[in-house]
Amino acid sequence: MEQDTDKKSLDFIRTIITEDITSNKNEGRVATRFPPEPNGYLHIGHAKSICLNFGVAEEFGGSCNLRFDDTNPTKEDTEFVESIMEDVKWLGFNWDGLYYASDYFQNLYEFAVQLIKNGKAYVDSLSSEEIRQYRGTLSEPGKESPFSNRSVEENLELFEKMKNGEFEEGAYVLRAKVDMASGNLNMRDPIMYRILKQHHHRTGDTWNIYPMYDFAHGQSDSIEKITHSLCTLEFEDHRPLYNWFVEQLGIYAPRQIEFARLNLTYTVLSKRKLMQLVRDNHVSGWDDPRMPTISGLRRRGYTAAAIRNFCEKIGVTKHDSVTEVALLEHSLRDDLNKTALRVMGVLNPLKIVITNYPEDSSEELDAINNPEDESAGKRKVPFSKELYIERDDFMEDPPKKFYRLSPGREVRFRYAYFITCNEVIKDEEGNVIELHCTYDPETKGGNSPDGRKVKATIHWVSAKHALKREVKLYDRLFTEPDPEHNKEGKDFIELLNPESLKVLDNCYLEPSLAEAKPGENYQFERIGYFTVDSMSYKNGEQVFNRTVTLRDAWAKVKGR
RNA sequence: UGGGCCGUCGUCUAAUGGUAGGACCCUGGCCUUUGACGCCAGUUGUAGAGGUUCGAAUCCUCUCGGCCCAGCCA
Repeated sequence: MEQDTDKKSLDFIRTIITEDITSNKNEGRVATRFPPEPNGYLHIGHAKSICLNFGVAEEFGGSCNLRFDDTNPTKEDTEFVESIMEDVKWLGFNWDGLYYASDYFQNLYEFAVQLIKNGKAYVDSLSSEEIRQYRGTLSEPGKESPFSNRSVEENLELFEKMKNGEFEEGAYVLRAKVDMASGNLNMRDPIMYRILKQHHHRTGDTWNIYPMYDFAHGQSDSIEKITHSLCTLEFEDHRPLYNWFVEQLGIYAPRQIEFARLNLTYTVLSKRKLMQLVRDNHVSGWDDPRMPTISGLRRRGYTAAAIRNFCEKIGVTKHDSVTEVALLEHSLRDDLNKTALRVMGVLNPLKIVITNYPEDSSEELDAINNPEDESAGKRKVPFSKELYIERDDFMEDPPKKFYRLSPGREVRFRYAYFITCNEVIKDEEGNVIELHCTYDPETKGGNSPDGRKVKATIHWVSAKHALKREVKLYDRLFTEPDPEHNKEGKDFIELLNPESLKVLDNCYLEPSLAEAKPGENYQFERIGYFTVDSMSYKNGEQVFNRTVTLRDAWAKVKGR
């Protein structure tokens, strides 16, 4: 037994926060925020950030805001803010404050005026092309704009007119006066405001100018008195600029700490690429069960607990990494194994006739709902003369390692009887279409009074009691682990897995599933975990999504 | 070759000057009314070279490799 309870190691961010609390920085206060732009749906990468920000707040007795960074009205939409709020809540987190960067547009405007008055910002008349040229390159310094020395009065007047909509988009821009020779391109007089005569999802047509993210983000954090601004690595270069703004403005200074974003094998996690998959109909939508979005994973049958546990397992560091999906799937199975109710369902049916079972008769057998959770109780499963089993559970001429049903062999039908295969019925083409078997009435429930053993236990459903349903099997969306950087240099769209979705329309499920609903997880024994699709119903009946397969040792043996 | 950041098993991560540990994956085996779960065992790692030190993944130097930045995107 581990005696020391304080042995568990903290990630580098929690270590810093612990030190800050110890030194009484911010009077020991901890405040974080999750700051998405509402221009797409949240994905598993965002879940990492959500778990970090909300998790840290919880652990240190702090607060965590949800703030929408909605500074670009051309890309943002209320559809996305709604889905984001739903996803955060579904993951199990409650924000303290709900804010929008657009709440601060007036403050930001005043900050800009303040910088102009202090000679730290100017209105530039250069075109975007000229600005790009003046910026210099990675190895050569930029040069100052010919407009960078306008008088404060002129800058104020021009900026006022920009605000009032007196200029066309692109005509002017407000820039911070920092250092055109800086090695950090973000410091080469970054643009603070651009003219955008666009309708904003929250402020409507109030504004003709909108702040750039770089001029909004740091100050928004400052306004909210965020103590630890956690963001991803690519913003490391922006930190000096945020600090510069905060210092020039003389406002509260949050501390930004950057961590590596999540990458996952066999998928893409960039909003732009996910957007493309949706827009070009490579998937059915943001919530397509193959998508790595929170809504897609949810529809697929993932649980919030599984995602949270996954985020805990992957940790938080500063090095770029690519996590194997296997770890995500492990977290999923780990949760589902403990919670999912067991049922029997046959995906590829093979008919069985129990020749010595009475005609027109049936009986109900006891089945355990979840061997991992006794409180889940038991249910009844009907048994009768005609049944279905999985085609894969029968082989006419089995290899040595195959120990399921085959001619002359006896196996156990789970919770039912020992069954022996006597006769194989085929069609004209030689396909096996039916099996004639006998059952041993003495083995009811699955145990033999004489103590004889069988090597295999297989699942089954009673033909006349079964629910016939459509089942969708999902596989990885891409054929390569890193679709964005493949050796042939192909576009990621070319790497889409043509077999990522298989629809099975001839599946037979045990009748207890009649009441199954979306959001409930079931284990089809020996096959995998399934849930009811929340969107598609076939003829008013449920469609089942396969969430993830069970681990399958036989598949490995067979594959050799 | 301007600036910033990063290199620990195949993958994700611990170890913060004192036995390189865990998880996933993989491989054996045990168990089993799910070829699941569980249990046991095993393979594999400090990018490299110097230096400091009784002792280096950790500190120093150099080398090599990787990622990010030249949007009026975030």
